[in-house]
Amino acid sequence: MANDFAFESLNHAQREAVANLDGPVMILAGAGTGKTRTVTCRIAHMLERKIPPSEILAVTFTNKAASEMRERISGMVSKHAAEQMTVCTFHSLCVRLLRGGIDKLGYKKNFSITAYSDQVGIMKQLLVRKGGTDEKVKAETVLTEISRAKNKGIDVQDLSDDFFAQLAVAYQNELRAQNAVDFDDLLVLAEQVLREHSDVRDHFRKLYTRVTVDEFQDTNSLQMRLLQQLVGPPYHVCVVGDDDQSIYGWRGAEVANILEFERFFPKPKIIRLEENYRSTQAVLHTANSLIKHNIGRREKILRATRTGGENVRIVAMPGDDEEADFIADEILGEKSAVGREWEDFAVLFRTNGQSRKLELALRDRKIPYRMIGAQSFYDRREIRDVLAYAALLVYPQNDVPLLRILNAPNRGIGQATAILATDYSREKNRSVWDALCDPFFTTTLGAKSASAIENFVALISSAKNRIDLSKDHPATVLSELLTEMDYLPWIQRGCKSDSERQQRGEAIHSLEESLRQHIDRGKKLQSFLDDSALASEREDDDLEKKKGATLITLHASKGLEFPIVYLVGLEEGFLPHSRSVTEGTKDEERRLLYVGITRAQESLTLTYCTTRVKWGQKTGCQPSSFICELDDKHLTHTSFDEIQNTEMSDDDLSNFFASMNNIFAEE
DNA sequence: GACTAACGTTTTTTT
DNA sequence: AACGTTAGTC
Repeated sequence: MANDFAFESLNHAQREAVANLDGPVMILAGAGTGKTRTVTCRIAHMLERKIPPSEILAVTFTNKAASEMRERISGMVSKHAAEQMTVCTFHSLCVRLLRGGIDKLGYKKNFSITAYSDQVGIMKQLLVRKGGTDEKVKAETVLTEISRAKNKGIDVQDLSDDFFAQLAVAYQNELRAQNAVDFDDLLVLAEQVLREHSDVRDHFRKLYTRVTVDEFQDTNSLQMRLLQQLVGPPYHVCVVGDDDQSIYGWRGAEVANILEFERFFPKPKIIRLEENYRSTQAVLHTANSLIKHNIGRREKILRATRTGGENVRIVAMPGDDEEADFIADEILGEKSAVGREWEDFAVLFRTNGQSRKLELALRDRKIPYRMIGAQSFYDRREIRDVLAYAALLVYPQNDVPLLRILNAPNRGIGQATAILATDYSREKNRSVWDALCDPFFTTTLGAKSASAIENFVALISSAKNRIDLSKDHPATVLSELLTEMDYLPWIQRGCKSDSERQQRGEAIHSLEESLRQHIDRGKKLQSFLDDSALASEREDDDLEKKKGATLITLHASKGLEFPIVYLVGLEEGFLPHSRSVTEGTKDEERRLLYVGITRAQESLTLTYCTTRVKWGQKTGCQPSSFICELDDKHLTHTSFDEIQNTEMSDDDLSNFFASMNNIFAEE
């Protein structure tokens, strides 16, 4: 059997993880220790032990991780079994749960999920209304505070800042009035339903008897409480993670969930995966020597299965221009000398701002590259707009999407009119859409605005009717609606380049296509909106397909690996970031560097600059204090000048041979 | 209601 | 330096 074969190929610790199916289990999986393989084998083993696949739940943090795990499992078990398992994110699990039971909390079951940009929209409105005077508060800041509170289990009305608490309450009321929930509410409400309603809780505990949580170091305390509700005695729960790779503390992740796991589930079996299959001895030794400096961790020593390897280089650079040029030149040289693919190279940096010079240097040399982690597909303006139209076709009474596209494209319903409509709707306790349909409201407006509104209402109504009554395909209706109002030319008018224009067109088209597929698979328009709100997939996974060297932030690099890694900007103030020093989270910065180092399979180069152009100003830099923490055993310290000189003498040498050859040829 | 000019800001990012 | 936001003007 295929599973047996897989079991044979596992090491001792991995086998132990796979064999122990009962009771709480914590797998501490160091970087590159075959975590995913172990977890998928463990789940396959559950099937061998005749556990019904429908009772198996695996929870991940991102959609990408979920689909990857689903794929890996599918490769090991029968198609039928794979389909019956639940592999999803915390948030989509909660959506499922709430679509069934949110009515117990007084919401309607057709609640909608508020996307981030819409959260910002709501908060901005509230700031205008509540702010009164010129409070210099950003909507994003308030939302971050609200989110932090929810994830810590604090009631938002108890926020320490009075003004924030007031805004938070108004924000929740606004969502409630729209029968909408935000991302955090999904977890808050799901946990609440499970906690307060034992029938629901028992139902889910019987439904999922085996729960696995991936990337456990990224879970926050709300997710922990949700997990505790979800898993009852005898606690067949398995969490997998690595506290040394916990780099999302600023987003609420609680390393304590790993460090104090025993507090949450009784007598867990703790298994350490420390055999690393990814990196050379040199890389691992360097990584181990760094992470040793953190206190309060589940100690792990990564052991190399690949011995030797070239030393890790630390290169001092005069400035960030040289840094970028040096790396680009090396990539170019290595590619032809050793016969590498562009995909073998990755350049890692702390902040997105550091990528620009690197991009330019690569572009200069015609080196193809892919930037990972830039703008999210679903946060693009045109995508949010089109999704707003889709949302209106389901339920025009939803104010958030309505206000979003009321004048996009421009149709003569400006801000002034929008405010009048909002005020009127609030007064009458109806939706903005109802106000627009109300002749008592429209007659108070000028003739021009009134007719603009009339046209708009007719446009949306007729499109909605085509779907509801004529049963036309929603994707077709949406597409024709956009064409009818010249949306594409409008959104393209502000584009600076042809490629941008093209991108926007393609983005809309690809959204229409995925809607079409979704409907053709027999699913509803509403569930498409759910998925879209919960998705953040970059450019539809064509990043995977894109070829070239990888430019990526340290955060986004977690979980990836590359043969040759350059880690730039190891300077005090950048790594550790200056803000982390003031906030006292230097440990997390150390973990961030640790994550970066352990991405390298064969070759690792760390660079720092003596000067750097920061905000258009040339500033001096100190090498990162982390550099002194690295053990010297497998390190080579060098500098830009030194390398340039060595290359020079290499050139001289080849010139010498060339002239010798000429002499011989002449003879 | 659209366009332009001054202004302020600039860690990491998922759902 | 470069970007988005906002205030002010037509």
